[in-house]
Amino acid sequence: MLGRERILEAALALIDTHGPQAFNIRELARVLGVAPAAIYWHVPSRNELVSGAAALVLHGVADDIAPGRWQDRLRTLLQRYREVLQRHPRLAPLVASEMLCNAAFDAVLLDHVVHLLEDAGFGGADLVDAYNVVIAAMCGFATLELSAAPDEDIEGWEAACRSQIAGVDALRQPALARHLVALEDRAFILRWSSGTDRPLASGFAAWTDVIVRGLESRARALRRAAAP
Amino acid sequence: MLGRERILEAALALIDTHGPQAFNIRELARVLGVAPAAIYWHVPSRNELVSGAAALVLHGVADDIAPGRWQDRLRTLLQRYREVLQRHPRLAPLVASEMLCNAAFDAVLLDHVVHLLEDAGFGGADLVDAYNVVIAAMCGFATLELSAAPDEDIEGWEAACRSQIAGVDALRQPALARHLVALEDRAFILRWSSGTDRPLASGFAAWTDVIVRGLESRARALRRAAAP
DNA sequence: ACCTGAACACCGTTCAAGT
DNA sequence: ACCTGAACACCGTTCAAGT
Repeated sequence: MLGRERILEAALALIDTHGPQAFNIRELARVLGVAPAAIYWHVPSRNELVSGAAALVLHGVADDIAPGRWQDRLRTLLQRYREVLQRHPRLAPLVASEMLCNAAFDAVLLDHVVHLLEDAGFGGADLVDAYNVVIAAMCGFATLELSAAPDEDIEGWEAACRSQIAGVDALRQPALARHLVALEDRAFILRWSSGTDRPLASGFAAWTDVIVRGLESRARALRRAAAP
Repeated sequence: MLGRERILEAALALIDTHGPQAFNIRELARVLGVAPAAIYWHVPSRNELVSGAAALVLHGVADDIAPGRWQDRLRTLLQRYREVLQRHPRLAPLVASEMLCNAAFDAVLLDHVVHLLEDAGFGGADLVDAYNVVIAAMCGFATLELSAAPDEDIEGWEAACRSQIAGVDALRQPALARHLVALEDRAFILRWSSGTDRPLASGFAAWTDVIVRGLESRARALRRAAAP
C-alpha cells in the first residue's frame, strides 16, 4: 500500500536533496519501489506532489505560540517561519507561493496574525492592510535568504560574483564602493554563499526589529489621526 | 540573423502570455521562424532564457531617482520595483531570485540603497543589516502580491478558497472570524483574485509606511545606543 | 559565423490489463 | 481498490552537416 502521505514524504525527501527542478516522478517511483503510474492513483499530478511537499513543510508553523505582548508573538511567528524554511532551503522559493495558492490554509496561523494586530490597535480596513504587511514580512526575508543558491556550478557563480564586485566604479557608485568590503558575501545580490552556509542572522534580527517598530509607529499614527 | 537580444525579447513576450512553466524552446523557435537548435548558438540553455527575460524586466529600475529625503527615495525605489513587476506579473516569482542569483547586478540600484541608508544614519555592520532589510522589503510585498495566480483553472481555485473561508470556526479562530468579511479576497492567503486583477494598493502603501517608519525608529535607537 | 535536420535521452501522463 | 506494462506526446539538448 502506497498512500498519499508516504508519497508526499518521499517527494519531500527527494526535493530536499535534489531540488524541485531535478525532482521527477520516475525516481520517486523507484524510491518507493513502485511503477511510476502507481503514483497517479493517489496524487493527480507532479504539481500536486511539490505543492503537497511544501504544505508538509509549512504544517504546524503556528502551533503553541506562547501568549504575551503582540510584539513578541509577531517575532515568534517570523522566527518560526524562518526555521521551517531553514530545514528545507531548497523549497524556500516555493513555500510562499504555496501558502498563497493552496486553498488548505492554516487557520491557526491566520488567527494568530489577526489577533496580534487587534492587540496592536488595528481595526477595519487598517487591519486588513496590516495583515498583508505581516504576511509579506513573514515570507519576505526568509524566502530571499534561503533561496539564493543556484542549481549546481557553485565555483563559477562565486567567480562571476567576485568579478562583478571588483568592477564597481568608485566614481560612479561612491556610496556602494565605500561599503563594498563590508557587504561582500554578507548582503543580498552581493553574496555567493547560500543562506544555509552563512545565515544572515543579524540581518534577520534587523528585519524583525524594523517590522515591529514600523507597525508600532503606524498604529500610533493611525490612532492619532482617528482621535483628533 | 537572430541575436541574443531578439531571442530574449521574444522569450519575455512568450513568458508574459503563457507563464514560465508553459514556456518552451520549440514554440520560441517557431515564433522566431527558426529551427529550435538555432537558439542554442546564442543562448546556452532554457534556464538562461528565462533568467535573461527576468533581467530584461529588471533593467533600469533604479535610473533617474530624484534627489530628496532618504525616506522619499526609498519609497520611490519600492514603487518602481512594484511597477516593473506589475507589467510582467507572470515573472513575479522569478524576478527576485534572478536578482539574487544573477551576477550581472544593477550597481546603480545598489548604490542608491547604500546612499539612502547612509543618509538615514546607518553605518558599519548596521548598514549591512539595513541594506538586507531594504532589499527584502523591495522584493517582499510585490512578489507576493503579483505571483498569486495559479496556472489555469481559476474557477476551481476560487471555489476551493471560498469553501475554506466558509469553514473557519468562530469558536476556535475568533479573531480571524471577526474580520473574515473584510479580509476575504483582499488579503494574502484569503484571496483568489490575482494582484493584477485586484491590486493591493492600500496594502502596499501600508507596507512602505511600515518599512520607512521601522527604519527611522531603528536608526534612532541605534544612535541612542551608540551615544550614551 | 550562423543555421538546419535529425536524432537522443528523458519525462509527465494515460490506459488497458491485471490482481 | 490498487497497481503494472507499455505506450504516447512532448521537450531540452546535441551534433554532424550545410551555407
